[in-house]
Amino acid sequence: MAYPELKLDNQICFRLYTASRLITQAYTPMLQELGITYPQYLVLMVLWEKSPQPVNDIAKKLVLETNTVTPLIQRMEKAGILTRKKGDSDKRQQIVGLTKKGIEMEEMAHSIIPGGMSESLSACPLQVNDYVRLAGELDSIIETLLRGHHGRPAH
Amino acid sequence: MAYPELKLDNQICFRLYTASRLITQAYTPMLQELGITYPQYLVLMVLWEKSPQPVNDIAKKLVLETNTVTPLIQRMEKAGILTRKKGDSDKRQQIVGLTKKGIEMEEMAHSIIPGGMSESLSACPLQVNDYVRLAGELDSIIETLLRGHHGRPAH
DNA sequence: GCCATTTATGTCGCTTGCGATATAAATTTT
DNA sequence: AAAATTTATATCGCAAGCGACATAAATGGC
Repeated sequence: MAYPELKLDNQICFRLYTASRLITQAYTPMLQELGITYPQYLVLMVLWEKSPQPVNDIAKKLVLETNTVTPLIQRMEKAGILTRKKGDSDKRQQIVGLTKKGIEMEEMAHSIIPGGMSESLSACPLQVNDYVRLAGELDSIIETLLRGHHGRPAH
Repeated sequence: MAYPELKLDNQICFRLYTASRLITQAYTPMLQELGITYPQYLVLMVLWEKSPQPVNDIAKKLVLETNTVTPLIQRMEKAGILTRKKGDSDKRQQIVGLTKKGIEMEEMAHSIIPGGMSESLSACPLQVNDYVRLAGELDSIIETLLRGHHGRPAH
């Protein structure tokens, strides 16, 4: 180990990457009952709060690029979960709205997911206050990286 | 909001997912100087600690499936960073070893990455002790999810 | 009004990540 | 030792995720 700074175990980044993947995997069997993936579930959470919404608003709330969200939404449209239509005032926009099926999935999600996730993490020694602090710290990291992001090399 | 339990902001999961992506994005310009991606960098960190190693050991250390690691390693082989050869004692194994180029990349990584990452996060209000606790909490989550994982539905 | 710029969305190509499945080699059972 | 099982690796197909780029519509400047 010439360079201990690079050691895998010392990296927050690797743990974030791994924890993120494992949590997504923990969601997967529950989401399969709904017939969706985790990123699709995120889109649904945004739309359950407000529907309809343009693609751009959804992408911003999820901190994703539209070229990620567009195909995702197209797959969900094909699955009958939501609909897309051109905006009235702004014809560039695609307005995304839940279908009856998409609306009804909220109740199913509620009956499956919170219980399932708390079961998955029940053996975890962290307490509620730990999770609260953790969420705040992750927000700090996210905000810092988003701020440092603003438009590439200033040209 | 019929079901506030599902609210996006309340979810640790979404923050992990977002923080992980943004940190990977912060690594990207530095890794591009080395001509690699973030998962490829993880493979290199494992090999810098010990080379050669079979595919399986690398996958286990990264908590990834071999069907993710195999193609990743094949791309790195094509890039001249590492080599693969059949195991002597166990002919099922593929033993992965760094090339001269792969070995030399450690020094380059050291000169670029720790400094770059600390700059990316310099505006973040978290202190060293916060990062240490954060790492431990992420480990708790990871361990919990790994334990609950052990081999699918017991059949 | 007209042109330059910005914005909203989309396509393309590439790398991950993973479930399902295949294959060969090693190990265990009987 | 022959058969059954396990293990190590790999291939395939699909969904993300994102950089690069394309297009159309809206906006701003003159």
